[in-house]
Amino acid sequence: MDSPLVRKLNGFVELSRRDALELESLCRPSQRLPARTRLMEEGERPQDIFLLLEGWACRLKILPNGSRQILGYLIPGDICDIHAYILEQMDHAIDLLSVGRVVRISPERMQAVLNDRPAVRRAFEWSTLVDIAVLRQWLISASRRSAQARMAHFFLEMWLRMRQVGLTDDGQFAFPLTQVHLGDTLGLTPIHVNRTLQQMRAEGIVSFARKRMTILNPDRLAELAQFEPDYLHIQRRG
Amino acid sequence: MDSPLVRKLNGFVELSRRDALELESLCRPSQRLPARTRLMEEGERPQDIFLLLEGWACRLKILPNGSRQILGYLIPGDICDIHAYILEQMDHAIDLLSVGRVVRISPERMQAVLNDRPAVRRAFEWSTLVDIAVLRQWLISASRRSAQARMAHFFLEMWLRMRQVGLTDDGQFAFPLTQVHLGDTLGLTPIHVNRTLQQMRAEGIVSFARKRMTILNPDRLAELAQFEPDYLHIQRRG
DNA sequence: CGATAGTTTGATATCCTTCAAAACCTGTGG
DNA sequence: CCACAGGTTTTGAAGGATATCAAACTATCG
Repeated sequence: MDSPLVRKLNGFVELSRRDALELESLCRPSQRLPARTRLMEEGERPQDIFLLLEGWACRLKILPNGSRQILGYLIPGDICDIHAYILEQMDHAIDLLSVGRVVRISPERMQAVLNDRPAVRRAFEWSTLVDIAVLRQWLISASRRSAQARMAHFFLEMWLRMRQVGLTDDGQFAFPLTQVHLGDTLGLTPIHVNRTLQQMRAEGIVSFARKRMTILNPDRLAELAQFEPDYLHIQRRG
Repeated sequence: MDSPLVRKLNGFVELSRRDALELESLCRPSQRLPARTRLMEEGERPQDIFLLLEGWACRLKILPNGSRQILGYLIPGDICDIHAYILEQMDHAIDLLSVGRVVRISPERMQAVLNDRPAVRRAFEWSTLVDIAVLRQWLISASRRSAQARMAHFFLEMWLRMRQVGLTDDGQFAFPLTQVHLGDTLGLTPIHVNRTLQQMRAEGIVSFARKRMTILNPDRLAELAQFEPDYLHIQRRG
């Protein structure tokens, strides 16, 4: 039974048994944390590297005018900036959305693993590039796509990412966001989120309730979103 | 006379004479290219690492519906993804906007320098983090800021970045964009760009003509943009 | 079982887009 | 040096997507 970290990185680069073992050892000792835990404070100096093993977290920033922007989500297997400790301060916060399990890894420990295991280093570099590609897609969404398309794009992204780490059951997966969160990630008011969601439900494209998302019509969703899955750079192997 | 690369990285990390020399050597042999040269094609496998020494370039993507999104700008001293060669294909293109001067660096050569010079490695990692922070700010702009604020934020960003590499003359600097480019970077129609610019000109905040930008009232601009310059992580040194 | 967070509805306002066309540059060839 | 072509900027009018404001309704959790 692989950890989500191994699953994720293995989706990028072929890992040996040794690589996988080394990665598993990075996942201990883990710590269980309640929902809404702030993992990282804006302005704080990042010390350790956080690795998320269970639950969802989000990067978020409160703007001077009081509005909130969510800048990305972390799901199991995701790491909160492998190089963050280089900078003197975080320019955004990171919050757990649901109960979660987390490991803290010291930069030295991480460095040792990267030096020992070239494939692991490669996989992490790959993963960083994908994070950036995701951010670019979010920018495109915010700047060029309609509310429906944005939302569709986001749902598909999270579906594929959850699938990569083995956390989907067909079209279904845990999705611990409120409509307010959705608004803050897509740059829409919760009111408009609600109306857009209703349309999608009415057309039988997705259903989303009680913190679970079900993708009912992936093709229609991809069409709405103009979705080009290549940006996630997930390798289909075997 | 330092190259823009040394200037930029020196704004992040204190570099030794040896570090600087090594970086200067990366800047040769350079190649002069005409405006509108495509430096990198979408879908292409990235081979060498591009370093821009003169002129501006932009990352751009054409969406399935035909609209164009500019995803970022490269100015002298900027590098086009130090790790891009890891992926099999670019998910966006890179175009020169003006005449430019460019160096191509092989991944092996770059690797050698990074291994030899820890401070240089650190500076490049820092630089990558700043690129990501810039992208996050673009996302915030597109998703939460008004047309005026977006534009103001962008102008300030480019001003500070140009200043970091010594290419400003007070509030003035080269700015080789058309209003159409501005629209494609800010997610606005050129018509609205034009009207927003007129307001700013009328209020005496900026003036922009003949490929030169002049920041007339930086304080007002920062206020409009809700600008927090820390995200650029430029160190003010003695 | 009550309090609080989250969802839904309705009415109105606004920012930005779209469409259409004129005016203005900038550079190129005759 | 002028004329012309293409790209760029500017203007006007009208429409649409999303925001704002206000309030009811409904889950969820201690």
